[in-house]
Amino acid sequence: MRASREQVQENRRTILEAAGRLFRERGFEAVTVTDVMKSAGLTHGGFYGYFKNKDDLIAQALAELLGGSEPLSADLSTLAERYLSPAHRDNSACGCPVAALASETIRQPGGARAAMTAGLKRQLERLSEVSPGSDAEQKRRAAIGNWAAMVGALILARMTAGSELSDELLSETRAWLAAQDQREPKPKA
Amino acid sequence: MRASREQVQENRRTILEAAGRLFRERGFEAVTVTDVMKSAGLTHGGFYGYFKNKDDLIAQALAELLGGSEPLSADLSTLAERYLSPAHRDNSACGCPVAALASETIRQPGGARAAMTAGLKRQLERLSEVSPGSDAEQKRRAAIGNWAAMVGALILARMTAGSELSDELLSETRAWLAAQDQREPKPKA
DNA sequence: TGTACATCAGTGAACGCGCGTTCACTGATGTAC
DNA sequence: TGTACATCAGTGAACGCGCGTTCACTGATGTAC
Repeated sequence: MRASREQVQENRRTILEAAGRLFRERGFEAVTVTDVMKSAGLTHGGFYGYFKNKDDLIAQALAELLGGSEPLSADLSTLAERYLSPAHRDNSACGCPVAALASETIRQPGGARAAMTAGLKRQLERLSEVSPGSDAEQKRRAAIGNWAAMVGALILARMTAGSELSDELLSETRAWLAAQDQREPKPKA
Repeated sequence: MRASREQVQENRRTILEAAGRLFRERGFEAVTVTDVMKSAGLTHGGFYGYFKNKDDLIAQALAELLGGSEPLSADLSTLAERYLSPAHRDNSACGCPVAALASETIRQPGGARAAMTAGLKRQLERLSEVSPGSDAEQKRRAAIGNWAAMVGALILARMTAGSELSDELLSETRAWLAAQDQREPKPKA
């Protein structure tokens, strides 16, 4: 049954990817260690050769999901358009880990929270670069405001999925953000 | 052991209040039926005389928390000031049920989601009345945008509680919303 | 109004279940000659 | 390069635990006379 060293490396990545997908889809608590291992094509017993325990898996899966550090590839309104789309609302498994898991992470031990906090910091730095404003402070403020609205609207839209309100939340938040950010550059009076 | 009819009514309210507090503080899954009953001064066995099961309790506790229908008693910036305060961030047990439980409700059965959706609808209607805008459509859009940003910022601030970022998220979102809503009345160009 | 009985709110032991975690074992991989 | 042995990744049964839920029982409340 012993696997080769390359197989071990690959299995580790497969497990983390499966965990990232399942956690975003169902939340940390509803996903069992057995679910993750089965989804990775393994049995549950081998889990503890890869991770200290389930909390460790959660922390590492979050770090993996939030680890990318490429700059954003589009302007703010395009990002908001994609983020606040019905497709993103209906596919949390492949969507934003912050919207899917931030609330659950609040009640999670330190490792998971640290990974999320670090990811959030990076995201705000990247967003600041594409946000409107005449100086760095205004850009960062716009990044924070836009990001809070995007995350909040996506969560509320998922909660109301199936009702008319859900689509309205997405489209009105998009429209509101677009209107705000066009006017943003003006001084505060 | 039999309790009087008034006692039963009072116990029911006490159980729902305890559940509302505990759920907001720890989330649905981390609170047990025994926790709720103990917090209400009863034992777990009596629970099923009041509720069909735990899901039923969740749905009824949410309905209770979101049931108020008094109009909002302050203007938008005062509401945002209170909502996005460190005190509210640090006391979810007595705070906004939407911010505390919306994410978890997504994965909950229909009763809980229906209660949340109804509560959210009412909240948006009330918020529309104190939101800026020259017509009803603009007011509703501002209500949705402001509410999404408030809920999102509070969740993110709770997730990062303990780091500097947390206070920044609260204060910058407050500042951003204040700036947006002062400019809001202007036409869209 | 007082008494005898029926009702039923509340109790706490017990249940089944699924979870995270452990562990003796297996057999392919890696290593030493 | 081939052979003999050691290693250890993966398996699956088993564990303890806490949960939601059930149920026989208790005794104060409510009811009928």
